[in-house]
Amino acid sequence: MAKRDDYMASSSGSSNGAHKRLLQDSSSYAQEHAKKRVHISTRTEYTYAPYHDGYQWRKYGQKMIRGNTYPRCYYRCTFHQDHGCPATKHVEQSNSQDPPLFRVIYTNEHTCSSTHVSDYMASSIHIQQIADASLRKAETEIPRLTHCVAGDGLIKEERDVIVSSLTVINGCDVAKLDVGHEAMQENTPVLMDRNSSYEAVRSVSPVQLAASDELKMDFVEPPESHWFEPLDLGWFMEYTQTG
DNA sequence: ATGATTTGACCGGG
DNA sequence: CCCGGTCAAATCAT
Repeated sequence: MAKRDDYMASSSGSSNGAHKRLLQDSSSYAQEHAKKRVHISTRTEYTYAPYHDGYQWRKYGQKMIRGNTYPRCYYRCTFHQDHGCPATKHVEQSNSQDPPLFRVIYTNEHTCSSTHVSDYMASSIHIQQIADASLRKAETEIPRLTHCVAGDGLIKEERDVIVSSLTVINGCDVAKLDVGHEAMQENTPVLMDRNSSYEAVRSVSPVQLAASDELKMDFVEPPESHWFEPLDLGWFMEYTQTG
C-alpha cells in the first residue's frame, strides 16, 4: 500500500481553490433540528464490533477529537441519499486493550427499515467473527500446534466447523429460516482477511453493552477469561441466551 | 465503471 | 478563534 501522506501532499493543493459551498439547501438533518431545538435521539453503546450492527454505513469523515487518543469516525446510513435516512453514528476506540473497546454514538433512528439485515444475518456475522477470533487466538497462543498440524486449508476447515457448530447452538440453522435465499447469498459476509482495516480485524467480540452517560471512560470490561479460552463456548451461549 | 474511503478544507456554534 | 461536524475531490477497491 502506498503511503497516503505522499500522494496527499502532492494532490491536495489543486482542488482547494475550487472548493465551493453548494449545499445551503441540503443542510444536515441534525443541524436543522438542533436549530429548532427539536429533540434528537442519541444513544451510546460500547462494543467490540462497532462495524457490524446490522445496518449498512458509509464513512464520511474522520477527526481527531481534542483529548482523545484515537480518532472519531463519522458514518451515515448508506441510504441517506436514496431514502433520506437520517441515521448517523460516530465510532471511536475507547481503550488500547486487545481487543479494543469502541464507543459508538448513534444519532437518529433509521427510516429505511428495508435496509436492516435479517436477524439471521446479524447472528451469522457475529458467529463468523467469533470463529475468526477463536482461530486467531489459537494461532497466537499455540503457534506450534497451528504451524505443525494445520496448513491454511485445515485452518479454514476448522473455522467452518466452528461456524457450523455455533450456528446450531444459536438456533440459526438456515433450513429453519424463512429468509429469501438469494438475498442471503448476496449478502453473505466475507471472511475478513489481512487487507481489512485494523478496526475491522480487531472488532471480533459479540459482546455489546448499553452504556449510560455515567459509564464513559470508567467502563468495566468483561472478564478476561472470555479471551483466553478461545474454544470454550460457554460465554457465547450465555450471550445468546440473553440476546 | 461504479461505489466506498481518505483526508484537507470549510462551516458554524460557542 | 477554537473545535467538532461535514463536504467533496482524489484515491482506492471491487
